[in-house]
Amino acid sequence: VPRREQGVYVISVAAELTGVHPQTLRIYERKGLVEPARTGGGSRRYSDTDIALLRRIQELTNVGLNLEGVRRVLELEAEVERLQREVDRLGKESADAVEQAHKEHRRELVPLNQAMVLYRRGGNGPAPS
Amino acid sequence: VPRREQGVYVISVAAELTGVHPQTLRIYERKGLVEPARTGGGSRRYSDTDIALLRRIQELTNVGLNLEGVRRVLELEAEVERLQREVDRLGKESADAVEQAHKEHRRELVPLNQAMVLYRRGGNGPAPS
DNA sequence: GTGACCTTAACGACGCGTAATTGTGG
DNA sequence: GCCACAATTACGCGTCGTTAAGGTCA
Repeated sequence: VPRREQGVYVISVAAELTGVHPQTLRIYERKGLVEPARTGGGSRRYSDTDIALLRRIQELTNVGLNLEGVRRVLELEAEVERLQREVDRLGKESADAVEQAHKEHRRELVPLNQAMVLYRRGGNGPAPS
Repeated sequence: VPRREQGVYVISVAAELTGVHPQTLRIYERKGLVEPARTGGGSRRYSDTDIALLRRIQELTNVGLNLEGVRRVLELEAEVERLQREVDRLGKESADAVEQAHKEHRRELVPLNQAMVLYRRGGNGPAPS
């Protein structure tokens, strides 16, 4: 079980790691961009994935996006990633499906000349390697 | 040849059609979000596709995006659309490829028992329908 | 010559980040 | 009891949309 998802950084450390002001981190949470875990006492605990997300947010704001834009861009980037995986999967699947079709035929059929040889020899089963 | 790409609307009409202030349209052009055609005299001419784009920009700014965010979102939406087409294409292609593989085998191979019959008859070509 | 277009400049409103304040938990 | 975190408020700066002013084409 990886511990990466567990919140380990308090807000001041998260601020250091990402170069974002602690107060700004609270704003990001209020706007729903990040959702760090909370301790029983109510303190925020940022996980490594939270840190990575915050760094991405930082990149986007640094090139001039506002927070609403950041939200939409993150959503769309996730969509792009999902579709890219789908394309990769379908690419392999297509090749595999063709291969599978060939194999089926190889199991059930034999070339005519080979069949004739088998027949002449009295062979009855089409058992090629 | 469709005329949709030809610029037909002057800036005041484009402003009416999109609900965007003429001066704002000039800002959008300066920021590279739209590139309407120009007449010899230097006047802008907006095409129907320009109008559609402006309406999309309007939607995005109305939900709170700034212009840099609009630019990135439009890019990502184009990317999503491209990938979606790719997924559709690969889906069909996969099925077609399997079909093609089957057909190839049907042309080159014959079932063993049918081959024997052909051989007995003195047939030489494997020409099943 | 009038009106619509062009450009640049100025104004007002809003969003974002930071700092200040007060309260609370470890 | 001290230091860090939590929440709210206030301030400064930049962006965006609109308006204003002056010049040009039809």
